[in-house]
Amino acid sequence: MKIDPDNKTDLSAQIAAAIRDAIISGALIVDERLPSEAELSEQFNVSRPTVREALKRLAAQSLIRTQRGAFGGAFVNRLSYPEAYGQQITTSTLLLSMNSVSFDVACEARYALERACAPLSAQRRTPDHLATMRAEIHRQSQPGLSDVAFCASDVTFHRALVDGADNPVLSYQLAGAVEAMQPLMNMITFTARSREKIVGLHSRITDALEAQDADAADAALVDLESYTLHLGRDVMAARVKAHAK
Amino acid sequence: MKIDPDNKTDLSAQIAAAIRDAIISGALIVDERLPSEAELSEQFNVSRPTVREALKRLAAQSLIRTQRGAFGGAFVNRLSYPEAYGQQITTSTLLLSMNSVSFDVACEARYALERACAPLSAQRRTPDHLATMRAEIHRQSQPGLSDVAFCASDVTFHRALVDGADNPVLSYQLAGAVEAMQPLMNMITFTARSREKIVGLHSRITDALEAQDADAADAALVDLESYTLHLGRDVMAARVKAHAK
DNA sequence: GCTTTTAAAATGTCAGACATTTAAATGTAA
DNA sequence: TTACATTTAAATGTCTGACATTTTAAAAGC
Repeated sequence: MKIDPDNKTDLSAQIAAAIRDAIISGALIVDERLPSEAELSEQFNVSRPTVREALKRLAAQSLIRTQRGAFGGAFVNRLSYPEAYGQQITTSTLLLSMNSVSFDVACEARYALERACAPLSAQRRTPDHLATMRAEIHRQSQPGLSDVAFCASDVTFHRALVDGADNPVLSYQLAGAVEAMQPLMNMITFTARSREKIVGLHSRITDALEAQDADAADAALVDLESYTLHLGRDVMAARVKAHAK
Repeated sequence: MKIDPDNKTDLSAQIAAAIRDAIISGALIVDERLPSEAELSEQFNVSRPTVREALKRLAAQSLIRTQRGAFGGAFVNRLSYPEAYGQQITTSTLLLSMNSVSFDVACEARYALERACAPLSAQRRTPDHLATMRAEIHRQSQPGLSDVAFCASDVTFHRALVDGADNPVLSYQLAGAVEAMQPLMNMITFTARSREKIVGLHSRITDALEAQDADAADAALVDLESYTLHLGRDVMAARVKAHAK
């Protein structure tokens, strides 16, 4: 692990990159302890604060964890699914909110990915998944529910659908797509009528999965996509109109 | 923006979380300048090194960028697609390599997602996408190609397929799925026969996209998935056998 | 009016110190 | 001998203060 002496970028960034590469390449393995901050600062010929900044960068990506005390230090972290989900969601949410991604594009991506899970979910969903979906459908039918709570329940419903595919890699990939849509969905005001329609489509999806009917699930998702798109476009149109005033 | 005084976790982590929340919630908008390190250390009542560690954490997630000099400082960064791709790939690669994800599971996820792109790609692929795919097919037919180069070309081919869907959110999501598989694919030794078969399937896919035939593209992807799975299983079986010796 | 110089503000880096946490090693008593 | 309390050492966490470097805006000079 070496750094380029005549590089103009931050030393802490270079050091972080060197250690990151070592981890990715497998030179440092999971749970292996890195040298102490003092040792690293000697190795790289920089001060301890600089080393610390590098380590914090890696910690922010969940590549390492640190432990205080004797025999503590920085350890290569086994990236867990929940940590990976979290990063995926943060990145996706920011990407969407900062790049003026249109509702249509986000919606298309989300449902394309969800439809990819549907056939697997139809095969493998457990009673647990179905129960979660039914429970969320019930919650979504409650009259007093706020729009934000309705959207949160929607996310839970769709995550159960995705998790039903019983493929953790898929669940991880989809976490971003589903959660990142929530801020966009939150902009929609759900009328009693639109909620009723969505709940109906959710029921169709759940019924299809219960019957292990992949085609029916796909068809229901297509309908849900086109209805969601319709709702989103109404909101956008109203917004443009309000802006034109 | 406040931090909990009687929280036992790192101050720098708390501060980073507070600023991150402000960015995600929209309280800090893109290109807005954060207070200087000195001002932040006053605000949070901590020292400058602690603030710096927090800022480095955010920089590692591409949430901020820093500029030196007068009127420099830390600015909220617009997360670009390439930056998001990069993080997605790093996270996905580590997730797969550190969690002993089986070849089967990774393969299933990857092809499920790719098949989700295929219908859109069949509609929208440009001559450019098709040209890229043909070029990679040609490269894959060269006899002297190393296994690693073959895999790299494979990744380029599949990225062109995904990009053909003309949905940047999908491309971003798929980047991780496709690239993260490469280390697993690199373990496979591609015989002349298997390369020939893969090239044939790639041609079928490209032909289908050119003809805008979504069903044919899907069918070819299904075949490619099952063949890839077959190759992967052979490798795993050989490995187990070698291990048993 | 244009160019050059200067000053100021900010991040980047360093050195050294102290505080806190943690687990192993040691000592002590039942 | 075993169980428990104490000590100790090693590490991270934090602070202070200083200096280096970069960059821009304003001042000075022509």
